[in-house]
Amino acid sequence: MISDTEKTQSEAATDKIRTLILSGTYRPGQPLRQEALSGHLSISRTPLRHALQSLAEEGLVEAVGFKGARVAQPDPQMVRDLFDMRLLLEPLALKSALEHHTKLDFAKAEMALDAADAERDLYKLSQLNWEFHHALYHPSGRRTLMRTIEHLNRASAFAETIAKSIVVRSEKSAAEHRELLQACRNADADDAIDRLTEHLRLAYRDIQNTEY
Amino acid sequence: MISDTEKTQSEAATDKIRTLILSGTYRPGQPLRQEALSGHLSISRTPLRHALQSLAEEGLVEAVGFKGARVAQPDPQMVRDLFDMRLLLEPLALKSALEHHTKLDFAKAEMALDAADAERDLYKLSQLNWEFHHALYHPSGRRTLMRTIEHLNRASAFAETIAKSIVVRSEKSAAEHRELLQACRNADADDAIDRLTEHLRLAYRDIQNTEY
DNA sequence: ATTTTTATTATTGGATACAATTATGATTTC
DNA sequence: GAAATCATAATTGTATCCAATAATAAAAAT
Repeated sequence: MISDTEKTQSEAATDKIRTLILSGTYRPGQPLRQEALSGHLSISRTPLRHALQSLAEEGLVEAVGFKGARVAQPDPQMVRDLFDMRLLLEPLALKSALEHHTKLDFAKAEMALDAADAERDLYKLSQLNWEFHHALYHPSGRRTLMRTIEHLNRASAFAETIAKSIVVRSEKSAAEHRELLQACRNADADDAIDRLTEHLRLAYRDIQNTEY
Repeated sequence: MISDTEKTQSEAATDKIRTLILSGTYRPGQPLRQEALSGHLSISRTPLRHALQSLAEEGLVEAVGFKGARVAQPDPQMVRDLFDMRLLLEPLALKSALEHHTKLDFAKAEMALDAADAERDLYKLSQLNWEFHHALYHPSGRRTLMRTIEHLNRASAFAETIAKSIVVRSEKSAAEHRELLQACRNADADDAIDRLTEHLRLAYRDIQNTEY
């Protein structure tokens, strides 16, 4: 559960529902009835609908006309697109960030890795995974690029959680992350980008194999 | 004005407001008061808020907490990010589409170009511009990729409209488009991708020079 | 006179009630 | 008995009203 320090109830609901989806409580394809959900979250339908719209934009929910909303179903084509895009965009972000990295950034990244080593919950693991990547990309200062990358990461985290490929990858991923972080600390741009690319390629391969 | 065949009023309002922004009626930075706008569109605030949220996700509107929404202000950094991403993603879409192109796709693309030659309205011009690119990318069948590319094109169309670089580019752009289309018809992948890349580079250069 | 505090107003977010749409099941028709 | 039609119920979208927040103006204190 996330802190109650949320601003609006729409945002709070967005976070809660996202957690419910990413944690697997709401399975892909499951209908999300407005009245039931709003009652479950103890809010009215108005902020709930805002939350559903936000999640639809994120790609976690599919909403159609007057028909209602359902939990999205990641398919192989979508996963392929997500990783192809990540493979193109994330190296750019990393490259742009490399010359602006501070010790604090590396420390944040390392904290996420340490926390991930001790974490067993799938959803929290995917969150820490993004925290790590975010720490390495964010110093680029390229907000629009970062926003797109964050969207892609959320969506692929969703697919990975559903496919449970995170479990399979956890140790391998940890090692790849550490090597990537070391390359960044060495300010070795070529090496860092190579390791990032390889990391994404391997993640893609594993999700392909675990997908049903 | 767009047809009244819209499904929900939220969607209709989204399209109308988008047009008002892209046509320059609502200038960047301008506050978008809910009551005033809803009155102007003869709808209640409820669907209006949905429309504003959609436009915020698109990047045309910036909405903050309880403070309200404003027309977004495209800055040079954002434009740079947009074109950097387009330069990476659109060649991929084109490459994936090349082997699936039909005569109908080429016809659609050509129709957009012909219409653009006779069009003088900035907003409609940017729409036709996207129609052309869409016709060439869509046969890839890669929906998730297309969705991201569409977002990026909307946002950069916004920036181009604001900067009025479309006017400067119209003839040059038309020529580049025709050459790109011809390369696709020839099924010359390398040539097509080269021309697309060059087209995007030139568009980026021109918007940089016209930006205030 | 300037700053701080308080009260008032304007604006946004949320809850409830109503209308429009779609899904479901009964009824009719062939 | 199957298909089509109609009525009913379930569900979503919209309007209106109320509450919470932020902006503004007035008053008080130093």
